[in-house]
Amino acid sequence: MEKYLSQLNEAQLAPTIQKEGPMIIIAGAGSGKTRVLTIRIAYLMSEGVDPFNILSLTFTNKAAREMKERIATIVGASEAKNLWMGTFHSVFAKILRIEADRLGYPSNFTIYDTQDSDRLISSIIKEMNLDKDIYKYKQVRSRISSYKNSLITVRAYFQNPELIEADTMARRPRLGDIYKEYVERCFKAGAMDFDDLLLKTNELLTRFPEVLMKYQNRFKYILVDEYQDTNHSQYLIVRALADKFQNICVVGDDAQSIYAFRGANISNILNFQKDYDDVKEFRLEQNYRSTKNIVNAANSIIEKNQTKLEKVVWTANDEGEKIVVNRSLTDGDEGRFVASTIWENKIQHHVPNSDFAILYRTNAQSRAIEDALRKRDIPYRIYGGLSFYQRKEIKDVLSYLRLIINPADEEALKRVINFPPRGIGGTTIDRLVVAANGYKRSIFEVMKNIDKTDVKINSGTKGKLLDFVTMIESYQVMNQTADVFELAEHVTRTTGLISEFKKDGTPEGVAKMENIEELLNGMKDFVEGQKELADTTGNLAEFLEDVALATDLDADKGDADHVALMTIHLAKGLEFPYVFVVGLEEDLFPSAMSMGTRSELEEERRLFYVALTRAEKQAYLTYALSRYRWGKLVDSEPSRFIEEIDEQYLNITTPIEERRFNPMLDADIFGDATSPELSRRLDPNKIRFKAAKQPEFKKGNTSKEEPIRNQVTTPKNLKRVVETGDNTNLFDNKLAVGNLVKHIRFGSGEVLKIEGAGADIKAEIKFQHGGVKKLLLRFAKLEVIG
DNA sequence: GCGATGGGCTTTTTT
DNA sequence: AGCCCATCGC
Repeated sequence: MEKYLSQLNEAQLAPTIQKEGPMIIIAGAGSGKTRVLTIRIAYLMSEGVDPFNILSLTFTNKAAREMKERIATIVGASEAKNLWMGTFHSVFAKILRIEADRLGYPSNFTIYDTQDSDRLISSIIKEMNLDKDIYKYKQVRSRISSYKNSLITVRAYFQNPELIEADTMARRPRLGDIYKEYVERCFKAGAMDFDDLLLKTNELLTRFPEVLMKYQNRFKYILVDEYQDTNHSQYLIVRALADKFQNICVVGDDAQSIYAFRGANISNILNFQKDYDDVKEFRLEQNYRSTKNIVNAANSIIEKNQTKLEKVVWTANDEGEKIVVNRSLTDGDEGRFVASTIWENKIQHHVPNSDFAILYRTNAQSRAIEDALRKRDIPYRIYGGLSFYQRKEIKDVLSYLRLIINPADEEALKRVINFPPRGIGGTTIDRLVVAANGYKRSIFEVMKNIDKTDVKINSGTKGKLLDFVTMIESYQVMNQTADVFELAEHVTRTTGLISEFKKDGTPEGVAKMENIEELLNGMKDFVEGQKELADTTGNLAEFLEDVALATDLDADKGDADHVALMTIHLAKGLEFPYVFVVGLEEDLFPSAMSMGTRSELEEERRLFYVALTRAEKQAYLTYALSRYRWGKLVDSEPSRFIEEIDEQYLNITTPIEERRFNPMLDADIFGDATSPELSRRLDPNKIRFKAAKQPEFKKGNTSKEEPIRNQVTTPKNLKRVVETGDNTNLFDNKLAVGNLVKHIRFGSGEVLKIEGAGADIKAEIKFQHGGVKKLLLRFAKLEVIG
């Protein structure tokens, strides 16, 4: 143990050996927080703390696994195995399975992913005969999700006139009814969605004091990583569990809070000191990851945020290279710049592909980059996006398996009852759904007892339904003895899934076959792995849970040498010697959807901070003057974030493509070069001609290069006025007593009082017509008018 | 009940 | 430009 403690610097050592009491570690990017957490846990164990009494919550399962492995090397694998470590979702899913019957759930409940939720919500909207253009399933889902994350149950919803009013005013008066139906259907299907895993845990701990006590006593030491990204629901779970012993250690960096969109509440970390008595605060401010240029540049960005904890991140590392800022004409050029820069770096510095990461704001941006990498034969891997387990063919297989474990699973059933086609059509399914709702039974039960029901279905179809039931039941029998791999192999064959994909000989069909094979291989690994580790039962239920809560990062199979492509969100916590942040354009990054309020813009800025601080040696920031979006070429201007960086850390280059660009050749020799189809296939040289047709490059250019470069706006000579302070009329966090506001329905009024904190901030407003009202600002759409 | 075709929507990020 | 879904003809 001594050996490991001696590796730490002073600032790291202090929190590591702080055994008891509430504590917060504010850890700047790259300051070695994972190391502190890891060694701290090992230290606790070496001091005699039973690993069964330690709960460590991480942001991804991969992080948990890696931490566990590192702890195992310090204290030994058999001890490390007993640690409770994982994401909130996976740890509490396990606890919920143990305690499920208290909540009326089966212990083998299904976990619905977002796709399942969406499908269920869509069908509810349809069943209720609501206009799907007003009730968009995605909006409904995110509404329901935010209710759940704020612990607003259906009952609480209907007891709260403000919420009903907010939805009514948003022209969705039936939202509560949809919410109610959704919850009931999930319950009937024995299914929990992601938010339920947290919501139901809260319910469990609140309604059953003996359960709370049990887990309080079990988790004497609690550690929470990435605390800045916890939502209200998670916050309450932690508080409840830590209440007895108060040995709670949270680690985080407010500057890296980037999940507000899914309910993360930055005030959890900002207010931690207020939640417990005698909180010990530690700060890790020395960055070991990046060069001075990168650290300082990142600091100069985050400075622009108002909502933050003050801290000074510094590094003793070398100055390093300046951050390269590169402009391209199109997204295609941007991709080629990235590819050729990687290529040059590889040759010059003899570094592997895995030293490079390309980070973007949206998944859709990967395509242009991919094209360029492929042309240069640079191996790459895309992380995230449509994850493996979300692909149609994979979900089909998994749906059959889900039905084996939990035949009540409505979404799984609807997915595969007629795939491969077996003559059970939409009308039949609709009738089954209606009947199931009427009998308050699952669809599967109705099917099984179809002869005893009054459902109007002809006898031929009834036979088909019963055949399906029998088939699933035969799998259930097999599941008693066979392992996951054997079972899935049997299922894919006997359901006809394999032959279905085989008979479609298209490349897509072949790819699907390969994916199913990959899934089966994964199952084989899972089965083998269980035999070795033996810390789990290795049964089908467990496999399905792993899959439901897996991140794409988790499935990092093989260590093939490739460039990594991913969204910035996914890159949090990772580091790479060379990092490209691409698509730094207004409306893309910051995203057009996130500029309405100060807090949204600040989150985008934190996202940029996260992106930049992934880089160890060299960062590249790129943007294009035009880009294909929604299938059309649109002009874009450089992101405000580029000009927010202190210029001394930047090396603003002119791309090679442009220097070779020659306006004299701006003739119509490529008459249809503007067609997207053709321009994609054109080689880089020709694309430049196409770009030359854009008017701003044409005006009076006679010389070969200089004028062009001068006319193109670089971030530094383009000083747009960015009024981050007052350009918001949507309510953000700036409302004060005395403000005059306008409410969509109540008209204008004056703010009398503001109370509450975080998501629960309310304002008391005296309206000119309608008297005094208390409104939850989260829901009230207020415009500040004075 | 099945398959083909066209229309509409998408691109903010994910456990 | 691509994907999903709804509608239509069989």
